[in-house]
Amino acid sequence: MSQTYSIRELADEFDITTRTIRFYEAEGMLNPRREGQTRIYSPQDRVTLKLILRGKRLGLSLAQSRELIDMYTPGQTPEANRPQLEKLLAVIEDRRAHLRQQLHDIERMMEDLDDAELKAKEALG
Amino acid sequence: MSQTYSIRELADEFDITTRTIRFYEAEGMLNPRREGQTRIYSPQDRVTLKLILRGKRLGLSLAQSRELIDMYTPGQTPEANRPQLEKLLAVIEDRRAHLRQQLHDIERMMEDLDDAELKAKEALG
DNA sequence: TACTTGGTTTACGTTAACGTAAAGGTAACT
DNA sequence: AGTTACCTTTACGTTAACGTAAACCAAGTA
Repeated sequence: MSQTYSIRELADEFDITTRTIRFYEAEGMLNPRREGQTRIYSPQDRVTLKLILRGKRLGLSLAQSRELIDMYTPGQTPEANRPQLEKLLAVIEDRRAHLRQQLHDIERMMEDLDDAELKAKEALG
Repeated sequence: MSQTYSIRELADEFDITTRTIRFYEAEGMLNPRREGQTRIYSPQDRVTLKLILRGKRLGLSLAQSRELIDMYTPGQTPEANRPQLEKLLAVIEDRRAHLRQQLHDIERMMEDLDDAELKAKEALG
């Protein structure tokens, strides 16, 4: 039916170790089904892993990534109560502010790199 | 003459602890002059600190920030030899690739946040 | 049947980037 | 003189995110 993945396939695809994947599971971020002892990952598991790694590239801790991932998955949004949702909106805005800051930092650093590159090339003649 | 800063002024300005600033010095990233025992920071020191913190926001390690900072400061660029400069250009390109990846990650995450926000607001009615 | 190739659990080790005392110096109020 | 507010050094502690090793199963292969 649906595509599945072994732990090694995912590790190879994302260039991480199997240890890392098991670690994320131990932290409650992944819940692959089992075939005997062996872990079998679903496409959804794969997406979750992708989100974790994206968060990591942006400097998020696992706890922060978990917050975001819980956010993305609708869960019981309809039954979610007001304070929950408002806290969520606050978290979203906070994250957005961080991203804006990073964006700005990237722009500045890109400029610096342009500069450094230019000087290096000049020096090379 | 030139503006100077106490360790506390810098700590307050950048919202870090004095411990952090001393730590960066111990790592060889800062070299404030001394007045007796007391550290006196120059505008250049302040810039360096700023660069470190920017790197940190982008998820760089101190070692990586040091590489970049060494890069920005012309140093003896004229006398720098060819392999040095070419390694430098490689580092620059590597950094640039990372930044591009982060940029992309930010865009995707922003989209996700838009999405999550929308759903939350809908749920709030 | 022995071996290789994958998977598993358990558990201690490691590194970066500081935190957190402890113990002390100096200058300025009160 | 005592206290407050800075600064200093030295040194052990802490946390996240895995690394690494040991010891083990299960399936396929030479």
